[in-house]
Amino acid sequence: MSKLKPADISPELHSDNVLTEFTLQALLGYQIKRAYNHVQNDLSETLAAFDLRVLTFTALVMIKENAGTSQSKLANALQIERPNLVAIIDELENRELIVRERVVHDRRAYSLVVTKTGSQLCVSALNAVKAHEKNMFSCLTAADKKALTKMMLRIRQNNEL
Amino acid sequence: MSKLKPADISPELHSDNVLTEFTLQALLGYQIKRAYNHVQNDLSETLAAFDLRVLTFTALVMIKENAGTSQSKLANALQIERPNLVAIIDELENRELIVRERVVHDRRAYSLVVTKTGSQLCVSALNAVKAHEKNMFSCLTAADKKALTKMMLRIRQNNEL
DNA sequence: TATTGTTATACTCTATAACTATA
DNA sequence: TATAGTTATAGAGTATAACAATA
Repeated sequence: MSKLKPADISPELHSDNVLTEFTLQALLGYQIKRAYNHVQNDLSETLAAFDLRVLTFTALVMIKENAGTSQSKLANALQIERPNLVAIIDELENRELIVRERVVHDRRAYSLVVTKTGSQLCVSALNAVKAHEKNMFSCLTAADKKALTKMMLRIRQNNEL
Repeated sequence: MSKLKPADISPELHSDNVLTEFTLQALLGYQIKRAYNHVQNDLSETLAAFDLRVLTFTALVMIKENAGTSQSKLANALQIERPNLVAIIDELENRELIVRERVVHDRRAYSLVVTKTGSQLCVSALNAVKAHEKNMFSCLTAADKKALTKMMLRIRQNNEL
C-alpha cells in the first residue's frame, strides 16, 4: 500500500468517524498528557464542591504547612509569578481562610497563616482529594503507584538544572 | 510534638527558604503534574524552533494522518471546542501548511489536507519531538516506558465513560 | 540599590451563545 | 430541524514592566 499524497486526495470528507492517531500515540508525552487531563478534570470537579480551584487549594495547603511564609516564597514554591498570586491570596483572605499579617521586623512582607476555618476546609478538601486519587488510580496496584511516583521523580530530577 | 495552631504563630516570617510540601508530595496526581510540566515546557521549546505551538503541531500531525477530515472531527479528536480550532486552522492555512477545500457533496464542511510544505515541516518537527522525548525520558529504561504507557492507558480507560 | 507586594496589561487556552450557510 | 464553520465574548492561567513602601 502506497501512502496517499496531498494531490491524490479529492475534496471529499474523510469517512471515518474516529480519526487515527498512531503518530501521537507513539509519543510517551502524549500518553501522559491524555491520562493527566482526566486526573486534572476530576480533581477540579472534586475541589469545586469546596469552592476551590486547584491553585487556591494548593496555596491553602502550602500556607497551612508553612505557617508564616511570605507571598514571594509561596509564589516561588507554586512556580507562579508574584503578581499572579495576589488575586489568589486576596480570595483566600476574603473568604477568611487565611490572614495576612504585617511582619514586625520587615514591614514590606506579609506573614501568611491559615485560620481555623481555613484549616478545617483544608482537611475536608484534602480528604476529598484523597478519595479522588483512590478512585482515579484504582486501576493501579500499590507497586504500580510506587513505580510511577519514582519515574515521575526521576523525570523531574533528570530535567532540573 | 504538638501541631501549631494559627493563634500560636506570631506575625514573623517563616524562616526556611524552601517550603515543605509533604502533603502535596504524597499525592500521585501532584507528582505527575510536576513531571509533566517539565515535559510540556521542553516540548514547547522544541516546537518553537519550527514556529509551532503544541496545538498547531498536534493539529498538523492529525491532518496529515487523516487527510480529508473536517474541522468538527478534528476538534473532537483534539478534545477542543470547534470555535477554538478556527484560529489554529487559519494559521496553518496562512502558512500554507494545509489547505481547506469545500467538499463537493456537503458544501457546509471543509476537507483538510496537508500541503507538501506542511508534510515536510511535520516530518522535521516530529523528528525533533522524538529527540526531545529521547532526552526527557533518558532516565527511564525501555521496560519503564512500556509500563508507564500501559499505566497511562489504564488510567484513561478507567475514567472514560 | 534591592526586595515585597501591587497594579496594569497582554497573551494563550478554553468554554458558551449565537450567527450564516448549507443539509 | 440539524450540522459545519464562524464570530464575539468571557473566564482562567500565565508573563512582564513599573510603581510605592520598605530594607
